[in-house]
Amino acid sequence: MPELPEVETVRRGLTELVAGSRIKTVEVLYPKMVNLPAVDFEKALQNKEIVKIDRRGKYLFIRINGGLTIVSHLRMEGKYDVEPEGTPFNKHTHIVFHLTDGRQLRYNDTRKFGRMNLVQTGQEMMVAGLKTIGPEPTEKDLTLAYMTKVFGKSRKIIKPFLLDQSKIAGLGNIYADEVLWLSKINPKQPVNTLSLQELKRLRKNIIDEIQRAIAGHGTTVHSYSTAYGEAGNFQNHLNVYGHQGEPCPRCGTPIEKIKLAQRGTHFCPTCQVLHGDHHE
DNA sequence: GTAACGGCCTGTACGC
DNA sequence: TGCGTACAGGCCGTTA
Repeated sequence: MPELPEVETVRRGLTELVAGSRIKTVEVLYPKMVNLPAVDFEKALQNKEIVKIDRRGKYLFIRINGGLTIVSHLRMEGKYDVEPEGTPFNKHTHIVFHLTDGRQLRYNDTRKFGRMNLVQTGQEMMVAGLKTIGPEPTEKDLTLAYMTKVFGKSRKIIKPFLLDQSKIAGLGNIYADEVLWLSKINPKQPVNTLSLQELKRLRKNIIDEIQRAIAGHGTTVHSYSTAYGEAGNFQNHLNVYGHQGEPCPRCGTPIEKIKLAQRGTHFCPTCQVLHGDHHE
């Protein structure tokens, strides 16, 4: 499931592969995937150039000359592939960009959860989800001042809070579990009971873990792969996600898996102990 | 304003 | 073997 590091890896891959390429025609095979009538989407992009690819949180902004932007969200299993014209479509190919150089940029998505919104450049932040998106998990944007303010006033528990893109952009189910384990925070801990020390630790671990995962080209689980068709390798660095029943790398206690807010949640019951309110 | 939940999808794992 | 069912999960829209 692509989270920020995987989406960033895709962004870099697409930049290398198709930035500067010209679109001859577009085929929308699954109309529900786009925000416009399929014909309008196809016509608007005909004979346009892919200028560059930006990213915000888990959203890709594919910049098209003439003032257009495709806002692309991969959701669970979306991925881009570049293939020579004539190669048979994958069973889950839903959108095809025929390029003038004889290649095709294809969007494949097993579960059809992904979406593409074609908007005027400058209007991309009006797309649902981007209107309320939180800060990027970086040293510069995710300040401690922001965290103490926003975390201090929520009574939600921390795990689903971290998945809320309006609080922090880019974390998904895998990295949420990983950063809580790294920070020794119980996934059920109410957000407004986190101590200043815990917030500092959590902030540092979020920023560092995302950077490490980007450096490792993302995590490969299920069908995710980069635009190069290569697998990321960060899954080898996961400590708790998917490791239920295995010993905690820190203390040896078996990792538990529970369900919180409909999401599978992995944690160490010894290292990540629920505690009371600190009242700082 | 915030929080909770159903729905969107299909492949995989499991029980009988 | 084959069938049915539960489950995986990011995000939106709706409801409380």
